[in-house]
Amino acid sequence: MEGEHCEYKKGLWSSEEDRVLMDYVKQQGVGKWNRIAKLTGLKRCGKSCRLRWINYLSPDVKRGGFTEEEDDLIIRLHNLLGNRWSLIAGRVPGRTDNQVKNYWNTHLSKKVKGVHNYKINKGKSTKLSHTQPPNPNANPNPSHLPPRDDQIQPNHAVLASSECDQKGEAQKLVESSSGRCMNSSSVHDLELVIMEDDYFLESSFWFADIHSAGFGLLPSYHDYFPDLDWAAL
DNA sequence: AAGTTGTCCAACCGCCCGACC
DNA sequence: AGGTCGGGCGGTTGGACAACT
Repeated sequence: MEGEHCEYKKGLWSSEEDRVLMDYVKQQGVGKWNRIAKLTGLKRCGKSCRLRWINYLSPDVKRGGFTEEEDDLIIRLHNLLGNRWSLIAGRVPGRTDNQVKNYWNTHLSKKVKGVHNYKINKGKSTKLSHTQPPNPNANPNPSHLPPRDDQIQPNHAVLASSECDQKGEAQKLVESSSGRCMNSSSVHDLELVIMEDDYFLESSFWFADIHSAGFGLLPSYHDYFPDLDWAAL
């Protein structure tokens, strides 16, 4: 297969190539990317076609700049998942892993570095950090004692609001840990546990501390550092 | 105005995995 | 069991453009 590479075109796609690919997908659907060159005469390898569709031509792809909410979401997800871009992108509607990865590398990594420096410079003399684990009976107000970054541990399950696959992943996390939630037979039960803890599911992401059976809201970075000059980062 | 440097992001690359034969 | 194929992933590159000198 390696030898095939040289017969294919590389580099930026022309509008004509885009049109050919769009027509193919309209007629044949997505998949079987390696057939495109034979069927359409397009001088692009299957991989290149797939990437072009997924990252650019698909109607599911959201164009334009990232919103503040998306920034927060990506930062929090990256904090939890690391450079697992496809997983992160799966939780940011309309964004691809490539978009998220690029955006992180060019914008958010600097932003987070700015937050980190800000914490170091200011943390000791302020009440930005606190040491108690989240109290399951506490008021869920996001501005009230949000959990610190370092309180989000591997034994914290992250529950997304409604999508089944995300629930499934959260359930796996919970099931791989020990504690009260092991008694839950389904994600639905798990959700009930959360609701019984009197936390109102307002934001998309929650963490569940399996060992202390505490649940809490992952705070927006903007809520967390209200006096930080974000524009200057 | 022209050359240089920096930034952004689309696209490529190598590796991996699972399905199928 | 081993080869092939289709597809997915994360890291990296390189071209286009903007900003700067």
